[in-house]
Amino acid sequence: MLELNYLREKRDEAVERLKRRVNDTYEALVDEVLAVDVKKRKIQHEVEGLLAEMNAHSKEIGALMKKGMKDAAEEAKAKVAEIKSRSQELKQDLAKAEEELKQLLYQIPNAPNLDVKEGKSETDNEEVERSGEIPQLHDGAQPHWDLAAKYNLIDFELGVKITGAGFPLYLGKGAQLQRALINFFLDEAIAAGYAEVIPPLVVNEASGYGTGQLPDKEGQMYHITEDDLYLIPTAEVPITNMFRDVILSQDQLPVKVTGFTPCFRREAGSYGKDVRGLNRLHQFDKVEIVQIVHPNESYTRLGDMVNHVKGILEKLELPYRILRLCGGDLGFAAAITYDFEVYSAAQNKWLEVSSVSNFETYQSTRLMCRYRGDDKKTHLAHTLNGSALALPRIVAALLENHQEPEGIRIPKALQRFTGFEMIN
RNA sequence: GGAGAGGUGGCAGAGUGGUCGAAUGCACCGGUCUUGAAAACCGGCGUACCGAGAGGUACCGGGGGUUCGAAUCCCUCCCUCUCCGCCA
Repeated sequence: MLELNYLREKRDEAVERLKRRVNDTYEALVDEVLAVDVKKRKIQHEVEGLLAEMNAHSKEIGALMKKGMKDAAEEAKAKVAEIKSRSQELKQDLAKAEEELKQLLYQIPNAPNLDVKEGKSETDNEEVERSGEIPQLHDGAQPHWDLAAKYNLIDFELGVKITGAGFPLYLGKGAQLQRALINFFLDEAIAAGYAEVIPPLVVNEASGYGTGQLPDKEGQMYHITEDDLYLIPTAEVPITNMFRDVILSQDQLPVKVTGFTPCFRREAGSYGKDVRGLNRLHQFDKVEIVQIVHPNESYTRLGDMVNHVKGILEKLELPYRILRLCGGDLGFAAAITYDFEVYSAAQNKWLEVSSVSNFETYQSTRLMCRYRGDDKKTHLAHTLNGSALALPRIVAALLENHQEPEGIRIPKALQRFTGFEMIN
């Protein structure tokens, strides 16, 4: 949610920023919010005046009763009864206005950072950086799904038998490669100052709301209806919810947490596009990095996170590019997002492997994640997160880009984690 | 799955209809003392919203009810803990 105060104080700036998303309903929504807010405050003022009156009378009644002044007490009671019926009506109006306000705020996405380009879809994303050589593959080079079969690394059909499509089974060196990547990514994160956690893979409804998967993206999560719990679509959910309803002290910031978890996504409605091999799965492994930071430094920290991901991709010797998403392609909760894509040499396309975002206060308003500033007051913290990294497409790119006629070469940095230098 | 206990401020823990936004202790912040620290003593110390301010309102797990008045009584839902059973 956007902060109401921000809209009140900087309405024009908010509208200007929202324009990046190329959707003209937002300006009207902002103004509607402001109008309802005025109405709400007016009602609130009135209600609280009446309640104050009632409270005063009630106290008076207590005193009168004690003194035995029954008649005077009865008189006061009658007065209260009258005020009460009026206040109850107003209370309902107030509740209605509050609900209306909330519903309106839920419909407004985060206001993009002004660096974000106006644009409708992914074709408007800006490439801000590109690094690494796109390898020239030998004749007979294959896409990863063929390589996975050739070297017996992944069995997609067996996964179908056990569970269903999108739940691959990793075998032998394929499984070891997964384990190696997870450890490599975690060690990199720890070296960068992140504290490792192993969170639950199943979360309750409140956590789903906290990070914004609920109520909108309900269909993307697996729902255990019997216990009303959800399988996590990303470690962002349990990790960020560690800080739900928490007031941190300023010197605890920045909080940096990393965690490895499997991720479960129903991928409802996304059939037919890029579904071959490892490109899109219902279950996949990912190491996530999360930061809770002081608002003044969230963009510096975002830069650190981008550099962190770059470092990993370079160590894996994969060619990558960084895209700054345009307004229209930006997620609902993000103020800015950098997508990392690695080049998949045999499929001849870029595959998204990481997404690093600053949510500013959009998540923390819902989470109520705050810190106590120098002024002793509470302020909303900024939250950021990024994948560092998601495994399947990295594996796809590693297999494809590092394939040689005699086998698949493991990048040097990864060898101490795999324990082998070649898959052959 | 069965039985029981309980949810109060950062934590612990009182409070069973008005004097309770809530005792007390710990923690924390400021001060006195001290070369410095500790101890001791004094003072402060929940969150949110409304208001220029004075101040007001709400919140004792959530929701509803009784009452002039509810942390306290009633209903309902949720959660946690303990014991037994089962299991890694």
